[in-house]
Amino acid sequence: MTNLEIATILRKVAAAYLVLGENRFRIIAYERAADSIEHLTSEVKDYWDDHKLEEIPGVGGGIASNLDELFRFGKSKHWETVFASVPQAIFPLLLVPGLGPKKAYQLVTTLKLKNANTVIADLEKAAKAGKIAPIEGFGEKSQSVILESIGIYKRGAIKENRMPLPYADQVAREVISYIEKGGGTERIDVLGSLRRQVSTVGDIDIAVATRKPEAVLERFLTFPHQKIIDHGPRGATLLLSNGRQADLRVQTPEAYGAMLQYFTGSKNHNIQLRTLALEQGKSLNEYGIKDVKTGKIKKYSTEEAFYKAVGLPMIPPELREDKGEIAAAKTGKLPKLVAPGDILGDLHVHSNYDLHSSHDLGKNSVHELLTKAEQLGYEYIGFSDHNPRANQTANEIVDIMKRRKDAYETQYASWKPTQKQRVRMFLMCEVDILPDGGLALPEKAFAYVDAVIVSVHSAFTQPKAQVTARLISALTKHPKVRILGHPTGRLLGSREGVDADWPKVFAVAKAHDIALEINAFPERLDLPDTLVYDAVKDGIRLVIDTDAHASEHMDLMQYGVSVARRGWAQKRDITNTLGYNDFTSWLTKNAG
DNA sequence: GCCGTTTTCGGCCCGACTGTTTTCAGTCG
Repeated sequence: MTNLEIATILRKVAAAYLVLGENRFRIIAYERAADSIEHLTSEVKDYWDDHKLEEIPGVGGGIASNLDELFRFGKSKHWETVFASVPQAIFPLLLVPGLGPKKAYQLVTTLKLKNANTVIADLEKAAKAGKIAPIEGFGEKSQSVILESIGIYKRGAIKENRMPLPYADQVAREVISYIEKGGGTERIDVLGSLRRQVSTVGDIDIAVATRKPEAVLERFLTFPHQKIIDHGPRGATLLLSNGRQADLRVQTPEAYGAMLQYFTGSKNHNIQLRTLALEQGKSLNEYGIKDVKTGKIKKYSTEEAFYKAVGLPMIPPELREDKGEIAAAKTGKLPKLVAPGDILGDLHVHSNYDLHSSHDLGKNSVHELLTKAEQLGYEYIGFSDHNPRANQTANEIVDIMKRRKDAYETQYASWKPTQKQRVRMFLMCEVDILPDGGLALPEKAFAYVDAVIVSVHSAFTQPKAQVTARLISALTKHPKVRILGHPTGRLLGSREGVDADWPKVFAVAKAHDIALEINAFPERLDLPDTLVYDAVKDGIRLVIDTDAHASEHMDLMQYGVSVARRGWAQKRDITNTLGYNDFTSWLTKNAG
C-alpha cells in the first residue's frame, strides 16, 4: 500500500465525516494526516514495520491503530463502517475540480445517483439535461461550471506527475530570467516545494517584489505558454508548453517577506508557526502580522524580520516540513546546514576510459574532468568507473584494472592544471553488488584501486530481508569498500528503490566507518532526504557525489547538497567537506 | 482526532474566491 493510497483513504474518511456532520476538528485532523503522509518521502509501511507510526506528524493513537489494522488485514473495520454510512457515489465526484463532499452529497442524493462506477457520466447527463440548476444552492452558473469541470477531469488534466527538482529548477530559471528582462523587479524568488528543494516538484511558483505589478504580470503573460489559467491583480497562472503550470505572485517590497514566508510553506510548517504566533496574540497572513487585539497589520520586507517578530531565528526553507524545526528554532538548536561551498571533492565521476565496463562509460576525458574539478574549486576527485563486465575471466579483469591504473597515472602526470595547487586524484571503482551480496570485482583487482563504491544495479525487487543481508554482505566483503553508492537505487518517477531494513544497514556502515552516498544525479537524489535525516541522527558518515557521466554533470552537486540540507545535515556530517589530507586518511584507512 | 517548556484537557491556521445569497457556505491552496 503506497503513501498516496493511504492518503486517499484518509481523505475519504474526512469527506465521509464532513457529510455525516462529524466534529470539524476531527475532520481537520484526518486531512492533516493525509497531507502529511502524501508528502512523506519514506513509506508509511516502513514506519509501521518499525512500530513508529505515531512519529508521523498528524498521526496519533487513533489513526495509528486504524493504519495498523489496514496493514495487517487490508482494511480498517471502523473506516469501512464510516464509508458505508454515506452514498458510495460521492467519492468519485471528489476528483472533479470544484466539487467537495457537501456538494457531491447533495447532487448524489437529489439526483438519486447510486452507481459509483458511472456517477461522473450520470452527473454529466443530468447537467446537460438542466437538472442541476434547480437544485437548492446550485444555479445556472454552477451547472455549466460542473459540466466544464467534468470535461477537464475526463481529459485527465488533473495532477500531472511531479518532476525531479533539477528539471523544475531549470524551468524556473528560464521563467525568472525572462521576467527579469522585462524590468521592474526588485527581488525575485521561487516559492513552494521548489524553494524548500523537495526532490520532486509539481508546479513552478515564483514571487516578485515590485512597484510595477501590472507591468511584471503583463511580461509574465507573454512567456511562451499553451494557456492562461488564471489572471488577477496579485498573480497569474500559466500552463507552459511543456505541460507544467507556472504561478507568479507579485507584492510590494515592503510586504515581500510575509508573502515569501506564506507561499514557501510547507502547509504544516505554517500551521505550526501560526499556532505559535497566536499564543503571542499575533495572527500571521500573506501580507504581514496582525495584532489580534488592535487588528493592525505590520508589514515585513524580509523573512528574517518576519520570523524575528515571532521570536524565532530565520528557519532555512529546506527545514520547513514540521519535523521539529520550530522547536529547534525556539531553543537555538537549528543545525548550521552544509552549504555547496563546503564541498571539496566529488568521488563518483565516470570518465571515457574504456575498461569494458558493465554499464555506461562517461563522455569526457580524464584531463577534461580534472580541469572541471579545478574550476569547481575542488581539492580532489575520485574516478569511479563501473567495474569491467563479468563475461571475462578473473585474470582478464585483474589485467584490465592494472592497465587502467597505469593509464590513469600517465594521464594525471600529463595533465596541465591552470592553478598552482594540483587537484588530487583517487583511483576508485563503482562495483556492482551482485544479487547474492557478492562483489563484481575479483579480490586481486582491489590491489589496483584506492577504494571502491559499491552499488546495486540489479534485482531491485528482492524481499526486504534479502536486500538487507545483501547490502550488509557487500559492505563487509572487502576493507577497501568505503562508500555505498545511491543506496536505495530509486529512479524518481520510474522505479521504487530497494526495500531494506535501513537501521540495520546504517549500523553496519557505522561499525565499519563506511559512508553512505547522497547521489546528486537528477533522477536519483538518493539517499532520500528522510533517510538522510535518520542517518544524521544516528551519526552515520555521508558523502555527496554527482555520479557524473559528463563534465557538466559535476555542476549538479548543489542538488545533492539540497538533499543533505533537507535531512538536517551539517558540514561535519559530510565527509567530502574534509581537506585532502583528512579525507585521504579516512578513504584509505584500510588500504595498508 | 491531534497535541503539549506555563496544558493529558481544551484548545485547534488563514485568507481568497465563487456563486448563491441578503450575510454565507463550500472549496481551494
